[in-house]
Amino acid sequence: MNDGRTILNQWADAGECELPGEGATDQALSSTLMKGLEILALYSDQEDRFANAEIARRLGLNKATVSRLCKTLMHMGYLRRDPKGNFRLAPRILGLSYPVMAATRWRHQLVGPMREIAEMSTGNVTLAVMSGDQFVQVQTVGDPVSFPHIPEAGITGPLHRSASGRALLSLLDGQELYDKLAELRLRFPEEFEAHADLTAASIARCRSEGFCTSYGDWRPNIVALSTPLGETDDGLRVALSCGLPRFRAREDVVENDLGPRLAEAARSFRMMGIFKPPFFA
Amino acid sequence: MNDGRTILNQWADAGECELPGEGATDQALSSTLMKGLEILALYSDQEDRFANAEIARRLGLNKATVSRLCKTLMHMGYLRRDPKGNFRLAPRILGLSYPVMAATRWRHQLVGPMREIAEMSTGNVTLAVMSGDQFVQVQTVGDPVSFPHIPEAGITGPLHRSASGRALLSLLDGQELYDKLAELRLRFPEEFEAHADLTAASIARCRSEGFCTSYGDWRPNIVALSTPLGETDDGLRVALSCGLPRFRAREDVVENDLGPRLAEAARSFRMMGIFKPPFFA
DNA sequence: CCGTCTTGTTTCAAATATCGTAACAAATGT
DNA sequence: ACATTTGTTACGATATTTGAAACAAGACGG
Repeated sequence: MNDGRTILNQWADAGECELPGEGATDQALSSTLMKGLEILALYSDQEDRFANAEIARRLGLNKATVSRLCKTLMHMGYLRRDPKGNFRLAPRILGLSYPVMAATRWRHQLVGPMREIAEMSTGNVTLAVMSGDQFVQVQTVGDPVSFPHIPEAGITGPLHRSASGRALLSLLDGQELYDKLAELRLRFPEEFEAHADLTAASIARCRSEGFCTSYGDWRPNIVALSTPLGETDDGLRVALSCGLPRFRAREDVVENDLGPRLAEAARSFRMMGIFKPPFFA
Repeated sequence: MNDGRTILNQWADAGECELPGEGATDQALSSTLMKGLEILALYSDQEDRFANAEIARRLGLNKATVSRLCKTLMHMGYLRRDPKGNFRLAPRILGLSYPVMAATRWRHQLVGPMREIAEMSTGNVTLAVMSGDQFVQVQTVGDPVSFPHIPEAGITGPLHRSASGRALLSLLDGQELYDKLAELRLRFPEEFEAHADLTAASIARCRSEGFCTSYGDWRPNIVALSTPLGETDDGLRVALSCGLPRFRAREDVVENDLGPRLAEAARSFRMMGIFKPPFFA
């Protein structure tokens, strides 16, 4: 928009981020472990079972390899076979998450106020934390039925293409932000460009007005608002977000009523002593 | 107790379970993947950070190996470094759990009634599913503060040494039960023996009276009751349990009041059409 | 019912990714 | 500043992983 070079790209330029070593298989990384984890990461709420051949096709692996990896994952208890012979995630996988859930006890204090916001907005209210190049929802409040997806802790999404993600980015200061943006641009070149201006504007707005909005940037049918909360003492950056089905979201209400209310809620959440306040607040 | 051979051992004898191939590294399993997963499994609510050397020590690995594996896990987004250089779980790990959480939507219908039981008993109420040789809690209701541990979805525990586990075992019929017991005896020989009679009695009681109890078998300071609910259509076996701090649990109340009430609750839960009723009900 | 597909597991030798030593780098502590 | 501890990187030896092919087990269709 501004002479062909967005401000976000300028920021990203300022970040350090090595190029991946010529597309070659990074010899410092354990490829077998990666393949195994990629199998687990294949699953979603949409696809809860896979045949051996399907896993092999998606990951570009030999079916014999998949067979052995899945056998290992079953042995470890993270995969199970259903009656039809498909591989499914085993509930045991929740055990890996438990330490993280247990470490975020502070969210229990927030569910009450979150519930009020959910009722007020007739939407979903979530807490999201930054993890690498994604956000991860750690707490969800609201009515599960009226949404196209299933709101639960564990939902992940892109930092640069969602309200939650942008609110989280707004918490990063100076070089940290530049580095993260450089990483994102490296990982998703085309997407990053496509959303660059919106992302830059949202980050700025979070810092000035205390919230940002997104109209289907991430989930096409969801209008979302988000506000940065701050950083916990163990280094987790947290945002508070609200999502509405598009048909139920009137833009003027979102911008002039819900947004300011969410920002106000964030201010009161920050008084609880859980979060180190953001540098701009 | 009965001429030196417990009934549970007789059951376990009837189960098929190969011996592990002479302690040799099972060549059909991917050792690198196992090591990586073992690193992730090291974490708990008690220990949320590890130094490289500590991981190496616990798993008996070379520190160079640990370095490479952790680098890989960080690259995948499941591990992060804290300011002191320790390895911590990254929130991204929750993303692996999400598909399982999303698949157990039925639990939302149960939280209301569960909350009533929690209030009535002044304890914690949980839903647990069987996964391999463990149970996994998928839903928790109650007051987190009065417990020595942090009640959250994802807590795992032993099938043969807990009320929840025994209630789940009671759902297995015939050969399936024998196989599972044989597996458990193979995996935990000494523990299995130590708890064999209690486990057998609890399974029998679940089938006749609809519940079983445990006085510190798993967590020393927790008295627990559990009742089998049944099997969901995607093959998950579910139990409903209630836990109380020991000092607050009067045995006669547990046995004669709470137990029957829990069994009664289970009966009403089974009317909701979520579970295929157990073979003995 | 039998042959024909399809799909998954196992075997085995070849290939290559992993391991451990040792050197290096960094941080910690005295 | 030096000694000590701890984590990462390089590199050759080695053990693990890989993929082809054979095998086993169902599923399908005539």
